[in-house]
Amino acid sequence: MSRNANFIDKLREARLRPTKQRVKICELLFNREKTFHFTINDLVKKISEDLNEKISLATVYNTVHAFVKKGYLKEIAINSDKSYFDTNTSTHHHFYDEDTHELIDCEQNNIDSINIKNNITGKKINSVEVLIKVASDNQNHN
Amino acid sequence: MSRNANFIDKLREARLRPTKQRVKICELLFNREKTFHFTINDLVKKISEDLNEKISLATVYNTVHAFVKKGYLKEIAINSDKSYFDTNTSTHHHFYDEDTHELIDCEQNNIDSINIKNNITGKKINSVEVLIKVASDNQNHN
DNA sequence: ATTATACATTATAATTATTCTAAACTATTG
DNA sequence: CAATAGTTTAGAATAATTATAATGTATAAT
Repeated sequence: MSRNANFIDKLREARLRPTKQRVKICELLFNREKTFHFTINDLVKKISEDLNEKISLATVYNTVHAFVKKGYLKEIAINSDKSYFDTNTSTHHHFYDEDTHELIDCEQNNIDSINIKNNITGKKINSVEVLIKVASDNQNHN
Repeated sequence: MSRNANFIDKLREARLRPTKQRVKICELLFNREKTFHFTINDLVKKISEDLNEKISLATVYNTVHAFVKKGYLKEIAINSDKSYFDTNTSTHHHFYDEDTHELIDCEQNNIDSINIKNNITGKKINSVEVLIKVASDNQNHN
């Protein structure tokens, strides 16, 4: 119960009503050590498997988007037909496994700091992120 | 006609039959000085406006994908709701203007070469691309 | 040239991801 | 504990993309 209380506070701080669906999703997403990368579909599956509950698809979309807006989740752009989300909201890089369609964090210190020599005039840089696409070594790419 | 002949050769080299639809799309995409960033929808619109012709949507998808496969176009990851394509197929990076939602090429020599210290074991790196998100200096980000 | 064949194009249907809608529900406030 | 403002829900709607199957066309073999 104390863990849930934390999530309730977390939601309240972001002026999100701690509904039971939101708290459940928080439990799934934030009660973990390692970063979690997921699509909406992954999350829906996880809800029905791990929690043995049903949260409507529309609610999952709404909740995830609300969390992105409040900075609890980060959306990641991959060349794909789906949106990926990340529980690691810090600026960091990614490996994308083209075989398994899996996203893996690439810690910032795994790449030397990136220096952009010429920026667009009049604009400030908000983020610099690297996407490294990898595939099995013996893959046949024609 | 000599320009079209070039495209016919270009297509033949890639073992793509130079059908009239493919040649038309080549004309639109590759008869230009500057890099062209587009979505399928942009291209379909351009075909009907610029050429006053109709190429079926399925053909536009097939053709663009064939061009990506043969290295005439490059797919870029920005938004996950649509696929963006780029006539600049060289390894290069992108600025994404968060105010205007515009994509701007960032040439490779604008960033020092990126060294990934530890790669995923058993995988080979297919591409390394940087996305630099920029916004107006006096923008209000909440 | 003509024909046969393999590949392309097309309209349309199907699929997939996501958003919208409007009614029922629930957390908060008074 | 009622009022109300925000939330959830199922299902419909929309948007992007892919599949299908019939028709058309470029190429290679006659």
